[in-house]
Amino acid sequence: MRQWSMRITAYADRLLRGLDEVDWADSLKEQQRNWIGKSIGTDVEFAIENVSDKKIKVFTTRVDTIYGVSFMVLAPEHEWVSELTTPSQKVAVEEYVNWAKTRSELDRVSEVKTVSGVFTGTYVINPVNQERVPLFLADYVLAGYGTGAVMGVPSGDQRDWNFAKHFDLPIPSILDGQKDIEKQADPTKEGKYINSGMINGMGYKEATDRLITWLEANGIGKGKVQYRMRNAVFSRQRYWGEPVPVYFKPTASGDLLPYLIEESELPLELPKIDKYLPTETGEPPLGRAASDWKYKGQYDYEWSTMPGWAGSSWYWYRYMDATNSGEFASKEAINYWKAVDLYIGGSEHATGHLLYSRFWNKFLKDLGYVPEEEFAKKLINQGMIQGRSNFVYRLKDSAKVTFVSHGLKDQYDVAALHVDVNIVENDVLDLEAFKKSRNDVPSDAEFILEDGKYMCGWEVEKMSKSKFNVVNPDDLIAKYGADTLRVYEMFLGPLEQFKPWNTNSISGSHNFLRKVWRLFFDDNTNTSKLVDAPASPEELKVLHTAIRKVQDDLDRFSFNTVVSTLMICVNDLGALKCHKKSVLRELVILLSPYAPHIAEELWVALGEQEGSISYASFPVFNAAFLEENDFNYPISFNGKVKLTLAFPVTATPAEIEAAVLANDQVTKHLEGKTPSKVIVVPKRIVNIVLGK
RNA sequence: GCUUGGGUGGUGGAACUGGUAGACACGCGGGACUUAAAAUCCCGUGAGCCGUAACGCUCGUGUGGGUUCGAUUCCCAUCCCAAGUACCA
Repeated sequence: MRQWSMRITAYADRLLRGLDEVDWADSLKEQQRNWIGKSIGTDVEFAIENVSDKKIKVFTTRVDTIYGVSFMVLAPEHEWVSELTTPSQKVAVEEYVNWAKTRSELDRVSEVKTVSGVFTGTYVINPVNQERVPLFLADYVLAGYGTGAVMGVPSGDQRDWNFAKHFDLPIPSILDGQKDIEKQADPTKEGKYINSGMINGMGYKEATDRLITWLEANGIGKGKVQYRMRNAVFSRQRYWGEPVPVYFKPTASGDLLPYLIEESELPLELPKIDKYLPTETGEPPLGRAASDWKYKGQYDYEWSTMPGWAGSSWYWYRYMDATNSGEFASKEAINYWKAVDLYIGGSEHATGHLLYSRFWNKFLKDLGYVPEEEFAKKLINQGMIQGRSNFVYRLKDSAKVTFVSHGLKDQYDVAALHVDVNIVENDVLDLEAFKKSRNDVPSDAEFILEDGKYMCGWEVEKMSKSKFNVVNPDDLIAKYGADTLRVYEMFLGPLEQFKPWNTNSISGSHNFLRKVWRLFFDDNTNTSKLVDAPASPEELKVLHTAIRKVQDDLDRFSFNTVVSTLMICVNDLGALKCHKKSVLRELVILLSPYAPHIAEELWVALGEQEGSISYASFPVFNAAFLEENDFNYPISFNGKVKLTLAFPVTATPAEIEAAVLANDQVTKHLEGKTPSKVIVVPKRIVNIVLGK
């Protein structure tokens, strides 16, 4: 099938090197590195006995082991297989090739340990020592990678070793550093080469260089970099997508050649078609419009369309200048916005979207359209929310349908059943709702309770209907409000972490918002408690402690600790009975991203203009409000804190040491011993070191 | 197998570049208010030990070592869990 591809392989090395420049999750970078799969090695040609017009080329990353070759393997799909099979082996080889064809990719992968293969009857010649080496076929060699041929070095490679053992081939030792090669392969690079002709006595680096030089000088091989990554198909035959701006014009001899349409003729618009399905003859959906959809009314356009990543690889540039009808985005807009500062996305896109996007960006940069080498400086993978299933335990072999509470289930023979998490609160089952929820539970079903309650068991599983653990945010919103849900989601834990959706503690977030409300309004009368009085030093200290922490936490995307900081702030202001507008105004701004609705309402209560909180600037931190005269020093003995003592922040370490040693409580802990050393870290800690 | 994360109370999780482990929240226990409940507020809550008492003692961040005055944090080894990936020569 004729397909368009994008030559992403041309960017393989840049895509690999660029990973060192971006602030992305390590696991994601690693996935891209593996996908690109760079290996540095050597191509080597092996002559074939009795065949003069062909040589078999192998790719190896360990050319230094070439003296350890005791066989060679071709992929069963290799195009020379029939030609290189001797008449006596013909039947066996054909049988093997046919068998290998029936094996799916999955079979090959799942039977990694099984060794299979067949001898072709042919021998090849090792170019470094002219040794005859038997040529095999085996499906552990992949036709699509490298040259589809491998030199077998059993002493250094476990797969080769397994193969050699299976076919009783020699396992020559080539490095004095190799150990126990009778039991398993040893891929070490340590030690000096033995039984290795021109590299005997050398180390790894020297030997490799020597061999490559020699192979190149004799025209037998050369150093090479190999990538696992393939070019990416850029055509869709069965689906609808952006049209490819190409038409086909016949040459004099009648061959169709593709031409790009002129830039001035862009955009090429998709035609109307009757159905979004392939044609009866199997052409792509665009083939349905073929009779009237032609370039200049006479030449067929390309009928396959672009894939999804045609658009997903660069869409953020369009966002920078979405109404521009002349170009994808103006130079000014792109130079202003540059790269994406923070991209939040799932790790499942590691080797698709996120790799293609990097590739497109490099290409666009090479053409001079965009200024940055990488499209997203920082990338965070958000964690996935998993389901938390609840279980009930039904007695087996009971005359009456009976369920036993989780804590008592081990005393009975029970079967665990999923129960709808929506009728369970804090693992306590709503019995009435449970009886109604299932028709296999009769109304006289019995329940063996603990402390008057039926406790359910629980497990973390993928969220799914069949597991009855799907929670609908609408129910929570109806019960607690959207702000509570939002605060709770942020409070749950770090952004990147995978975690079960557990609403057991959502009431804490709800309480928090109620507490915020009570700083503004009387709970009973709902009248305003706000006052205009100037803030006290304590109140300013509480507020600015929060401002600083929220700011720091935001820089780290640590939203859960932002919420807890706001909780502390609200608790402290509540204790101070602070209802002052100047203080609460700043607090509401800090809160607004997490609880936008209530924040907006409180903002208006403060006398601000409705709808303007999103434009309010972030509170300015003022360190002056946090200044303390004293610091409370933890006093530790051999690293264990025993008491705290306050000293002025201006006190010198020597003064502190003297005061600490003169202190009664300290003397008591010393029990008459003399400290061998006293460590004073200003505004941190004092540690008194006692000898044994 | 390999790669990348991660193991901290009953639970979710805090702890910035090594400096009072367990912030905040849930849950649990006790109390106040109430005819009662809801709501709210207060106190307690890592484990063990001891006491008439003190700001009491011991242990404690998967396990075993190490570095350090001091380690959840750094180093070495090891076990377990999760995710991704895999005959790539």
